Amino acid sequence: MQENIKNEFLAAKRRLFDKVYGEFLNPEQRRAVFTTEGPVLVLAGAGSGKTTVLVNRIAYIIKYGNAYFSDNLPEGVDADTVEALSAAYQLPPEEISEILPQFIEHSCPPWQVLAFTFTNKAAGEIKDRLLTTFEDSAVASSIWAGTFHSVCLRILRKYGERLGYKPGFSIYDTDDQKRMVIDCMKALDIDEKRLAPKAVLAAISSAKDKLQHPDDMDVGSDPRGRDIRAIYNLYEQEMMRNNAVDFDDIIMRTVELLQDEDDIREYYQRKFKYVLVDEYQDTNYAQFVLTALLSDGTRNIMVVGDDDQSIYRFRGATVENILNFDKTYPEATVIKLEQNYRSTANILGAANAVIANNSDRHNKSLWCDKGDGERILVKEAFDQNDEGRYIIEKITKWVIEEKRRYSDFAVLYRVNALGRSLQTTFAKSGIPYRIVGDMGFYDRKEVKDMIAYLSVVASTGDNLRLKRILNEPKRKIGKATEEAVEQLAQMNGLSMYALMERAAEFPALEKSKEKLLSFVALIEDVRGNAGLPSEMIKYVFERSGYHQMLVAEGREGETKTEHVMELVSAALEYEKRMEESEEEPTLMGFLEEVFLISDVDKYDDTADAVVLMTVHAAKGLEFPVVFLAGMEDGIFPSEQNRMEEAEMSEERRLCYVAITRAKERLIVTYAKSRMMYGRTVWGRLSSFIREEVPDRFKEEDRPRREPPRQYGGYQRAQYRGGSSVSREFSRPPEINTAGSAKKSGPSGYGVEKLPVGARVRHATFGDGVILSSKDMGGDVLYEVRFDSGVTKRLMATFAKLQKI
DNA sequence: GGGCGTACACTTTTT
DNA sequence: GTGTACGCCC
Repeated sequence: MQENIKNEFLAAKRRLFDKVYGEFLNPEQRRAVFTTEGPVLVLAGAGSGKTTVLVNRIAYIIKYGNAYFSDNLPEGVDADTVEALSAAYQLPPEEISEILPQFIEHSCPPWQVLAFTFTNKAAGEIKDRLLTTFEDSAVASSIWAGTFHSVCLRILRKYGERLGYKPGFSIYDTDDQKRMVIDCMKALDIDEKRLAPKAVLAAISSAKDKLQHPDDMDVGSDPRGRDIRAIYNLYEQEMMRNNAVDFDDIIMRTVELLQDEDDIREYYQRKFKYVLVDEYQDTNYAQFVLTALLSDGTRNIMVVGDDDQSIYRFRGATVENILNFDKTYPEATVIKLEQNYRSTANILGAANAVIANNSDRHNKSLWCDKGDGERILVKEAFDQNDEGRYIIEKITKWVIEEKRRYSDFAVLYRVNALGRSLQTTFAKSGIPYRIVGDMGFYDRKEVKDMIAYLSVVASTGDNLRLKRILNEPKRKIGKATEEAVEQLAQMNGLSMYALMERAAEFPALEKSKEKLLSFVALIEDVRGNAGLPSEMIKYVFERSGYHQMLVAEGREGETKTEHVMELVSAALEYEKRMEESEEEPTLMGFLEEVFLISDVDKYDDTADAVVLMTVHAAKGLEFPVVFLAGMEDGIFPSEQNRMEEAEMSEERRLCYVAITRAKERLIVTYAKSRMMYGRTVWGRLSSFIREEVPDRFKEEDRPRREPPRQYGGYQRAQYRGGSSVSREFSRPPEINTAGSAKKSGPSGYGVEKLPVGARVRHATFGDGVILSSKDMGGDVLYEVRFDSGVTKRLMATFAKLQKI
C-alpha cells in the first residue's frame, strides 16, 4: 500500500468522523470525544453539553476504539462508513471495502469501559443511549457504568472474602452506623453527653474518606480526639464482626483490596482500557485514589467536572482533585467547555454574578448565544403559605396560557424542611407533583424491621440487625436475655445467631432457650423457603407474627402494613426490572438497591408532574422553569455556614447550581415571615440575590393584602384573586397515563381494575383519586392521591379500594 | 419483661 | 412540632 494513499484514507476517515460528530458537537466537544488516549481533564461549565460528550465518547470508544488518532480503521466497518469514505475519496465502495481491513484497529469491547456517574439514574441514561446507538442490549449491559458505590460494591461482592468478609455481608446506613457508634461508646464507657455520637460518626466518616484507619489519625494529645480514635477502633472491629460495611467502607475497602492484592489490581487494570469519571469536582480522596488505581493500566482516564459546582465538601469532596489533575497527570489534555446551551443570557448572567464573588476558583465564564430571555422574577411573599400559593398560581397560569406540561416546572430549595411545608400547599392545589428526598419509606420502622429480617437471613453474622428484630414482634426475649447472648457470643467468638443455635449448651440460657431456638427456627424456615425477594418479604411478614402484631394495633397498624406492602411492590418492581435485563433477581441484589438507590434515582421524569427537591438533589438536572423558594438570609445561605469563608463559598456554588438548572425562566421567592420548627422567623431576601445587578430582575407586586397584626391568634389567611385560581385547582389533575395503560383487564383477584382518574374510597385515608395503576404479579399497584393531600401507593388486594 | 409517661433533641446538604 | 430514649412502675 502506498504511503500517500494511506494518508489520504486517514484524512478521509477523520473528515468522516468530524462530519458524523460535527453535526451536533462543537469543536471543543469533538476534541473531548476523540481524545481517547491518555489522561483528559474536561472542565465543563453548567449546561455545556457534558452529558452529550460523555455518552458520545463512550459510544465512539466502543465503536471505533482509538481509530481517530491511530493509523487504522476499526473492525466491522459498516456500510455507512464505506459509503461515506467512498464519497469522500471518490472511490467505488468495493475498492474501499477491499483496502479498509489493512487499516483495522480493534474497536473496544464494552466491558473494557468503566464510567463513574454521580447517580444511578445517569448511569441508566448512558446505558439507554448505548442501547439506541447499538441496538444491542449486550453492549449496554456489559459496560460498567454506575456510581462509585455500586461499582465498588460489585468488586467487593466478588473479592470481599480476601478482606475477611463473608458472602452476603450487610450494608449499614447512617442509622445503623449511629447505633453502632452508640454501642461502641457504651462499651468504652464514654458519655454520650460529653461526646455526641453524631460528631464521632462524622469524624469516622471523614477519616475513611481520607483512607485513614484509627492509627493514621493525627489526634495528638487531644482527649476528645483520642476518644474518637478509640471508638473508631472498636467500630472497625465490630463492623467486621457483624460482617457489615458502611457507605464509606464500600469505597475505602475496595481501594485497600486493589492496593494490597496484586492479582486483583492487575486484573482490573488489564480489564479497564478506558475510565471515565463524571462530576469529578465532587469526588473525595478515597475516590481519587480509586480512579487512579483502576485506570493505571492504560492511563486512559477522562474526568469531567466543574469546580464551580462542587457542593459536597461536607461529605469529604475536595476540589483539589480537579484543580490538581494536571499535576497528577502532567501529560493530561485539558479541554474547556464554556458554551452554555441550556439557559438564557439573563439566567446565565445571574449565575455568573453569584459565582464571581468566590475568590477560590478557576476563572472561567460561561457564555451563550441565546437571547436575554425573560427577566428573573423576584417575589416577596408574606409567609410560606403565600409563597406556596404564588408558585401554584404561576404554574397553573403557565400551564393554561403557555400550554406547558407540569413536568416543565421544578421547585428547588436549600433544606428539606421547606419541601415539607410547600408540600401541604401543593397537596391542596390538585396539581400533580412529586417530592424528592422526603423521608422515604425505607426510613420507617416497620420497613427497616423487614429489611433487618432479610439481612439476618442473608447474613447471620449481622448482630446489629438481629438485635433489632429479636424481640420485634414481642417474643418475650428481653434485654437480659439479649445481653446474655451477646456476652456469651463474644466470649466464644461466635455471632449471636450462631450462639443462639447452640442455646441448649449454655446453662445461662436455660430459661430462654426455647424462645431463642424458635427464633432460629423462624430464620431457617425463611431461608428454606427462599424464593423471590417479594415473596420472602411477604413470608417473613406473616411467619414472624409481624403482620399479626400490626393487625392488633388497629388503624395505625393498617398504615404500617401498607408501608410493608410498598416494600413488596418495590421488590416486585426490582424483579420485573431484572427480568427485563435478563438478570437473576436475588435478595442481595434487592437489598443493595434499597441502600444504594437514592431518591433522585427513583424520581420518574416521564410523569407529568411538578417536582420538588433540594438543590443538591437537582444537580445534573435541568428544567424549563425553575422556582427557587425560600431565598432568605439564614436559609440560603444557611445560617450555619455564614461565618466561615470556605463554607460561604460552597453556599455560593450551591446557589450557582440552583440558578443554572433553569433553561427559560427563573423565579426567586422568599417569605417575610416563615414558620419553621414551630417558630416564626422574619427574613429578608438572600444576600446572593441582593448582590446582583438589579436590572436583571423584575419584582413582582407585593401581595395585596393586609399583613396580620399579631401571631398566634386565629388568622385565616386569605388570598385575593384566589377565587378564579381555586376553580382551576379543582380540575382533576392531569397525569401522564401513557406508561400505565398497557395491560388492563381483570387483575386475577376478582376485583375490577379501576381506571386512572377514578374516585375511590379507602377505609383509613378517605376519598381520593387514582393517579396511576400498574399490573404487578397478578395484583395491581395503584397510586392514589387522597383529598387529605397524601399520595399513597397501594396494592389492590390490601387497600380494598371502593369506587365511588 | 413490658408498657407508659416524660424529657429532650432535632433540622443543612447525601451515598 | 415530632420522634425517640430512658426511666419508672406494674
